[in-house]
Amino acid sequence: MEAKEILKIHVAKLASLTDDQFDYFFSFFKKQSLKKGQVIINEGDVVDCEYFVLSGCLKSFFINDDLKMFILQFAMPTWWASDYNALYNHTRATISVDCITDTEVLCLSNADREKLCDELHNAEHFFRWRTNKGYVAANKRLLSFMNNNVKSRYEELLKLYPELYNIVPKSLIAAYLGVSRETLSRLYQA
Amino acid sequence: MEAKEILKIHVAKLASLTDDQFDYFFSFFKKQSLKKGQVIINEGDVVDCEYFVLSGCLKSFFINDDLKMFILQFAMPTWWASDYNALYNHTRATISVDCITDTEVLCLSNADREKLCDELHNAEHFFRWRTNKGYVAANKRLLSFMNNNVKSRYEELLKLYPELYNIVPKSLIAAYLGVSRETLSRLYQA
DNA sequence: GTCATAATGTGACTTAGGTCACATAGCTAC
DNA sequence: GTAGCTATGTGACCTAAGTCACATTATGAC
Repeated sequence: MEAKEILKIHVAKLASLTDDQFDYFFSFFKKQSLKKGQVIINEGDVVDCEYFVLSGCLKSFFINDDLKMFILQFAMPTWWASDYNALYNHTRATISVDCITDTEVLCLSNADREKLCDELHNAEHFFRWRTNKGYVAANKRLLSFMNNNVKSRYEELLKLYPELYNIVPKSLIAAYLGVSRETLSRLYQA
Repeated sequence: MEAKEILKIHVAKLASLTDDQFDYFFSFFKKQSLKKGQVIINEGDVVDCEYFVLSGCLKSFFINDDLKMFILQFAMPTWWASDYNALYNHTRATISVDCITDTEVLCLSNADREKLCDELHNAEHFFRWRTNKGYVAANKRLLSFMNNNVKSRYEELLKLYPELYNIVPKSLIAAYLGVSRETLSRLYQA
């Protein structure tokens, strides 16, 4: 499927734009093809854009003082990724984003998103609901962290995104679950 | 300060409404005075409203199968609270909300919020940015869960909301941090 | 005030998960 | 093919936090 079509279907789930409105909406996005391992946002960068995934898979992650990596999000097709704290507050990135596989994205700048939201009430509606859903998902994950042990968090993740199992090395899944790769590896030990 | 003034100042931080627009905006809110311990949303309820805190303090929480409580959020003045999953998706509440102290809130129904967002582009802008900020905060808390131990999470919380220390029993703070009250109590043991 | 209840502290023991070390297995490049 | 990565598994041991039990201290209600 074409990039435009993928985004159109995605947007239509949350907001109803006319074809003309969507053409305008789409005109602000820039397509980028990225290679496995390529870094999109690096800690310390000025963050200008957010990224809509067309194909492939991104991860957004944080590396602490002990060089331990924690994954905030895997971004599969039709997901968005960025360092939203840096993007919204015009601060330097503390979160990095890179490509787990070869990935195609549509890139939207902060300024263009605000312009779109300003000019198209529908676009603002779309972005409000996109974030509403992200907010609910983040809170669910928080609860899951507090309430569930590693094993159920792992099973929950695989149920939600079965495709991850094949694409993503276990060490990254461990970094998403917030445990060591050894612990994850031992989950299904006899 | 009057309810209307409190909300007006809060809204003005994220969106610029004319006085007339804000009068209209405000007309959708209903003031409620609640007693300490009073339950606003109970697990299993149909969730109709979100609540803007004028004074006092709410908590939103989840109780698991072992009857263990986890606190998603303390809502202090100018904070919003609800079971947003239930509110947005029209499902029954899995999160409860009640009053830690006597509390005054402004109540806004889901339908009225959508009506407002529809009729007033500015209102939609406000709610988009409110959730954007909530989304960023939720992700920060997630990272803190993964990266930090109980002691630093506790200190982080007290630095962010020093007033909590006096208002809220330690057992609730433990439930927010996702640890047992015993562990929290032992943090500053000799 | 006094009785009851809620909140907090603390000891003893258990347990999930972390850490370090090393082994094994797959890929990838040449 | 083989040398060198990267991913994964697993044993041994350590540690943070949980659990249970009981003591102590506040806080209200009457």
